[in-house]
Amino acid sequence: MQRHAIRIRKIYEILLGTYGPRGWWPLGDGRGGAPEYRGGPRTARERFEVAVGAVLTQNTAWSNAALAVCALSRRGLIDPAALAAAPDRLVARLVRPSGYFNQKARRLRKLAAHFMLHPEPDRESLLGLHGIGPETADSILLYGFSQPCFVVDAYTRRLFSRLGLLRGNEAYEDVRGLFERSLGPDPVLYNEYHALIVEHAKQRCKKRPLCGGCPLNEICPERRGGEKHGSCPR
DNA sequence: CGCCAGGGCCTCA
DNA sequence: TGAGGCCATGGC
Repeated sequence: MQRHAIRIRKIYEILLGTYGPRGWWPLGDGRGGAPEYRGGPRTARERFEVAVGAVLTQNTAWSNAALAVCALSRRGLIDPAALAAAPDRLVARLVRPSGYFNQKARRLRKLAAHFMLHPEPDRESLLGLHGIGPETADSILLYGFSQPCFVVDAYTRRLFSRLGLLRGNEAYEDVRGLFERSLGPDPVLYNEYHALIVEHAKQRCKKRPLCGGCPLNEICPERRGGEKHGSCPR
């Protein structure tokens, strides 16, 4: 729908004007230093670090995932061969702070084995791996490999449901298709847009939204007028 | 203390 | 295909 495409591009302009470029993805220094936002071209090591981070942050605060990335990095395990060869128990211990550590240890080792054979993985093969769903795959492809895959997460659904562009329960591929058709195949744009959605959802469009002074108020049907302690919608 | 966080898989209707 | 349970830590 063309109407949606125009709104989707407008929302991007507003968010970019409000928060500025985010420069995703957060990467460490390779020696276990704390990850910080770094855009631009990636080394092979950085691409793999993005993939590892994408698994570790599944349903988990990034601050927790970052602790696990650092622990793996200090052990030299941000490396497909080294990680694939490491014992599950060691990996599980290192990624403990990210939660779900037993599952994530297995998922990471499978992912590492896949990277050994396919240093530049395609979407279908990633989706075939146990523990790599559409959001994780798209994060890897977009933030690691600059592929034009729009990342749809819970924040995207929440924000755009409130904005009246989604119902919230659409299939992942349908939402992704909506954004990709609206924006055209532009990995730099997808990169910034998803990062801006996350920023906005964390700062304002939380589970319980802080609508006072929201930059999207003029175009949001769910804005809460006036607003002190949670006035009624509209 | 309860809630939440940049999901994905499995099961059961 | 959709809803519900499960996995688990750390910050607030």
